[in-house]
Amino acid sequence: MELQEAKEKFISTWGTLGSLWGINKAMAQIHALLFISPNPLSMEDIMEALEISRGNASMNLRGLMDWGIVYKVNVPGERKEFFTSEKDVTELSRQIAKERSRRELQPTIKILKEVSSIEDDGTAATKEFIKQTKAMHDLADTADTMMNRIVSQEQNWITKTLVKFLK
Amino acid sequence: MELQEAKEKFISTWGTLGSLWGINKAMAQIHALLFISPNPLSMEDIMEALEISRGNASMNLRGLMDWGIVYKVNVPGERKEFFTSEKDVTELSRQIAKERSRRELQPTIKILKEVSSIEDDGTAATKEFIKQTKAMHDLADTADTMMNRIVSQEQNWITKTLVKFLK
DNA sequence: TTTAACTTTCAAATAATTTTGAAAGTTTAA
DNA sequence: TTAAACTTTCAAAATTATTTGAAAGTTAAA
Repeated sequence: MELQEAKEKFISTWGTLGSLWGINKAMAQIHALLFISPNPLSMEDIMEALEISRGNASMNLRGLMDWGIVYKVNVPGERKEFFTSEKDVTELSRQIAKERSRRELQPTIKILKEVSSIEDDGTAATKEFIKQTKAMHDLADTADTMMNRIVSQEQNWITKTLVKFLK
Repeated sequence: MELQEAKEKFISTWGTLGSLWGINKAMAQIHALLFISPNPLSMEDIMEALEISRGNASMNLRGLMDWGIVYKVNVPGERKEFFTSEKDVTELSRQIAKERSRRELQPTIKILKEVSSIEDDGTAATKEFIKQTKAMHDLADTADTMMNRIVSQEQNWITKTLVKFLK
């Protein structure tokens, strides 16, 4: 396999995989392209490489910047904007974990807490509902805590220790 | 808030959240319904509660059984089939982690290994590609190992220890 | 300023996914 | 057996998500 083929395979795999972390195909592919590119790319470059429209490129680049994993860079002497991605996989996963917690886990935890707090009227249906939603709340809360700690900057030492321990 | 409202809120939240672990709305809602129901439900019950068609119920119940988190149960004296979900959240997350690893992580790791093994021709583009896809491979591999260990039955003690440690 | 280069927005078009419902298939009671 | 009760399948319909492209908006060189 040579570079071009490998590149295409990587980008397309990353694209279909986007759903694993909740983003669409074009967005994941733009990220993949930037991730393996040795230098920043312009919107033009991205449109051409992925055969997508200008609007698509623009919107998804903004989405990636909102996720905090793609940045604008200024290339001296160039009028247009260039983009580059977070290249450090540790920082990348930290950022993704942080955003997923904020966007998905935390709102869910809030609702679980809410619904599990209904008054117990003594019926089987209510008892089961409270028991199960409480259990789910505790699970989500623990998962959120672990996720945030494991990927947090300050506690990075623990991650390394853990990884070694678990390997 | 009373039971009916709380139930609806839980089921609908779980539905939109399905994407977090890669399943569709109806599937997630069926799971939510079974998860809080004190007794097994028939396909009829599910269709009625969620206002979905027979075909939809049938296909998604099968999907949930494929994930290993919903089971058929036999209710004595009843002709039709009844369904119940995994009620233990620990077992539930273990099962989901196991399936996601098998369905998504492992195939990805395989491709990352493949594409990162292209021959280094010395160009900047190739060097960057190999470096970045290798880093991604290592990350995915570590994540897979951790995930599997953390949720594995045999090593359950470590989970508890860890959770305490990190809290 | 003016204007050309560039970026964003968003309604409409396209594509992908999900849902329906009825026919085909299966099971079990009589 | 037969037939009623029940489940599955799958093509077509409905819904949802994504993408396009051109007009509007912005920026900066001249």
